[in-house]
Amino acid sequence: MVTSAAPVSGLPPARRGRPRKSVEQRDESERRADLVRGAARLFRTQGYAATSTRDIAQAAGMQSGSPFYYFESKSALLEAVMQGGMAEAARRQAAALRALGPRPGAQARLRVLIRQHFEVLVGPDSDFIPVMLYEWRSLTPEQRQRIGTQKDAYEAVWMPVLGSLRRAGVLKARPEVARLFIFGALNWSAQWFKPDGALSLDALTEQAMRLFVRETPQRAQKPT
Amino acid sequence: MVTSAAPVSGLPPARRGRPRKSVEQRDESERRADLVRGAARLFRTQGYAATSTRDIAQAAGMQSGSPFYYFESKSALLEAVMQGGMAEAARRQAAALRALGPRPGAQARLRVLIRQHFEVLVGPDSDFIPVMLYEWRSLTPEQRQRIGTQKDAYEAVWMPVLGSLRRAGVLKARPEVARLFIFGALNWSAQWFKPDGALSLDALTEQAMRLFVRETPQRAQKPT
DNA sequence: CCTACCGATCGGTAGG
DNA sequence: CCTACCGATCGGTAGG
Repeated sequence: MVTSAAPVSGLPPARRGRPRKSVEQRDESERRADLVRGAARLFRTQGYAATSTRDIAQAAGMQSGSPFYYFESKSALLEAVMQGGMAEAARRQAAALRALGPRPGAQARLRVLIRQHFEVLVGPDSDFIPVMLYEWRSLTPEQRQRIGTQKDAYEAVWMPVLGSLRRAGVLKARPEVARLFIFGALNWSAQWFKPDGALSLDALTEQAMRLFVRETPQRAQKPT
Repeated sequence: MVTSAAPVSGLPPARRGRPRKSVEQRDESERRADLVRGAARLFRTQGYAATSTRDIAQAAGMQSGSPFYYFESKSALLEAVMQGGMAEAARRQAAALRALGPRPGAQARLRVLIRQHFEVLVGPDSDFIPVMLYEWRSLTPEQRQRIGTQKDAYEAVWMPVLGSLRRAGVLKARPEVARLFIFGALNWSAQWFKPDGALSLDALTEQAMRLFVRETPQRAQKPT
């Protein structure tokens, strides 16, 4: 149990924003973050079951028993990887949509969602979400429910966009099924994408848009 | 090493077709098949690393050491699962295309390829290919190369179909990228498809076709 | 195929 | 955080 380090003597002066963390607390939470980062990488490359807590300790420069000072079990570390990854993904998703400015079109919103999703799948520091995608079965039922809530919220953002495209006639599949297919298509890129390959994330986004979405039908069509 | 049981005494009379297998050989290859089938199921549901050879032995009704009479290692069992799955998938893919009859259109061919792929992903007896898709990293480099050859051949069948659709103007992404996205979309269904759910494989195939392929452009277009 | 077994490794903990 | 350790489990094998 981590207890919060409230100051013992008197009340602190009123302060804006989050309370300052003590040095020990910052160090401790950074060592925690080191463990989560290292675990994410190992879980992604070797799989959860094939990664030992000793591997994780070594990656963080610790002795074999030390990860258990920060996490009560290997399983809790897995959940921390996924929970952190989803929180970050949701944050970036919201920021990307916000950056679109007022009244963006549905196509622009979908493009941004796709582009941002590629980013968390195969961009820099992209171990967390793939671990969530490919180690779901390694979670306990309780963990699955907790992470599932975050995952559902992330996916729900796509639905109004897909519904709008459907009504505009440029998406021909049912939105719920389209969402599953589109997520599959994108998620799979974690398996084959090579950052130093010929395809940039922009190019990939463009190809995905062309595959899934039809051009907006022209009002006035020039005769051939 | 399994030695082939050639008859010791004299030459057998000339026979058509494959040589008869002795009873022992049939029994032995069926026990082998039992192990592969059980391993496929366990690898799919729990993952390779999280499945013990004792689990596999038990599923086949054997004692803990007995799988090693049939397979030299746990790893060889994994390869057998994937190799058998790919061989069967390729056989069914070829049969499905053959059943289309002479000069089928590209759309008809794609539909059949998608439908057949769904079948091996989520249809009955569908543990083998998902294991291949999700346990690739558990293979040794040598195994990866061997299974990779089968996988490449299976995927190559899709390329002329996608190329043809592209030339017809009903597929707007580059065929090689489209293949990756489409495989991803379909493969992902292994994660969410429920056989007793609302969606049949036919309905799913239809939705996939609508998502990926545009209607054939009309020659004579009625004015709006 | 079974029995009996081996050496290695694993997640986790007590005590400091 | 480290040291030292435990019980359980694992892949695999010898000998029949």
